[in-house]
Amino acid sequence: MLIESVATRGKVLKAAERLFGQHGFSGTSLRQITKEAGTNLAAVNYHFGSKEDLYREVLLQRVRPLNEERLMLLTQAEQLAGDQPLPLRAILDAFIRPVLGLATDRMPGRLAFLRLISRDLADPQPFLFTEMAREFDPLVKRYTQALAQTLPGLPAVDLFWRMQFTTGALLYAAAHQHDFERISSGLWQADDVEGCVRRLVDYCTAGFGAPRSAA
Amino acid sequence: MLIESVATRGKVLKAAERLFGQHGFSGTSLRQITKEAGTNLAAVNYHFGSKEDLYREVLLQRVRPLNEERLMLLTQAEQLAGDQPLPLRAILDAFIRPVLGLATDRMPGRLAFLRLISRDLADPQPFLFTEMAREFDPLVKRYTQALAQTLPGLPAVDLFWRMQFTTGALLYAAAHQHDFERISSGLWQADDVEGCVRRLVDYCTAGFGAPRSAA
DNA sequence: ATTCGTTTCAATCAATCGTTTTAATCATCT
DNA sequence: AGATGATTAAAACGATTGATTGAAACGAAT
Repeated sequence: MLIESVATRGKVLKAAERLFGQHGFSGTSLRQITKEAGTNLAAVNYHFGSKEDLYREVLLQRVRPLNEERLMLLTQAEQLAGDQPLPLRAILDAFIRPVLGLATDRMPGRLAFLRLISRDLADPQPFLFTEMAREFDPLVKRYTQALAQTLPGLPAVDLFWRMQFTTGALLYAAAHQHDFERISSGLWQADDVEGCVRRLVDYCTAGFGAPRSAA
Repeated sequence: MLIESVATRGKVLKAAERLFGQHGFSGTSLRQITKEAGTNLAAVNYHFGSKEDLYREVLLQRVRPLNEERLMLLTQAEQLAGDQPLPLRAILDAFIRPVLGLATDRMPGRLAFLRLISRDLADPQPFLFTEMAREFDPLVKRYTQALAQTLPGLPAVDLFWRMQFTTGALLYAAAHQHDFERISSGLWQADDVEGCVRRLVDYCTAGFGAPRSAA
């Protein structure tokens, strides 16, 4: 049939995103997921094939549009700059904003996804590793190129490391945004996403522009 | 008896550290651990009580001396500075070096631990959360205080966020050090720990000292 | 040599896991 | 209404999980 029931499939995806994000791949059972989704256990294998396929679907469904947006913002910034080199801050803003911006939407599932993607990078599932690497490859290539043009004096190895540091800071901030509201003793509120983006961009821009100290 | 067999207990700890680091808490079975350790399944419950107790032991055994060293280095730096405020770079070096320095020792178990601690912060086991928080509390307090003295103009909320960014960059770098050797296309070698420390300290020092941009 | 507490081992427990099977239910079209 | 294919539901599969048991093996002291 052309018409396929998108209802239960969506409910399973939503529950899976939340539970995978909270307890990880092996820490979440299909029975938990289908129970929370209000469907039958067999729905997972019917709609997705297997537990691994469900996990893959949950991740890629979010990662693909997210990275597309990050590439699109970089392209926009390049067009805006014309033939001049991009300002460092503009590059990092395009890199960071879409990730943290996920939290602006009030949809709770997206917050679960931030935990999930952070967890999966700290704990890559082997069956998904190559697929995820392929998904992130164009992003890394384009941003590396843009940063190298803006920072022509920076050795390649330092550029490499600073991208890793930025990624780490970004993922950690994204995954723990909500815990921070609780442990910052009232200093910060979770709905201030713009403040979070600005602070991280400030930090990373300075970090990327740091002088290279003597060895 | 005063004499207790430390042999099997140690072998179990070592295998558990490696496997928990690679596959996580729920992704690792006691049978995998005891098989790799070359002992019997019942050894875990005999020596540690339960799977959760084993996990707790693996983590705390490493975290405690690690954080003690980080506090000790901060104290040393303070004594060296006398009554003058600490240089920002000295604070961050003391914060970062012991963590990345774990990789200098060629013991493979320590590399497994870096993955493990990074994973546990991305995926805190509920039964261990309060204990881990208590373990990190004095560290956070002392370093927050030192940083506030060195950066008197920085608002508390910005100081808070920059500590989180630094933590994220540090953990990500520590956990992926060895993958980086493979994906950096020859730019970096895993035994260059000093280069890694220097680069991260450069980056974070500049990040902490960044001007606060307009909102 | 014998006793005693410590440690190891194989065997087994109930519970839960992902997956599959089979039947019932639903929506849609002739 | 009846037929057809898509979807849901209940039940069961074998495998694996953490934990426990009781007996065997060990080392040290008498």
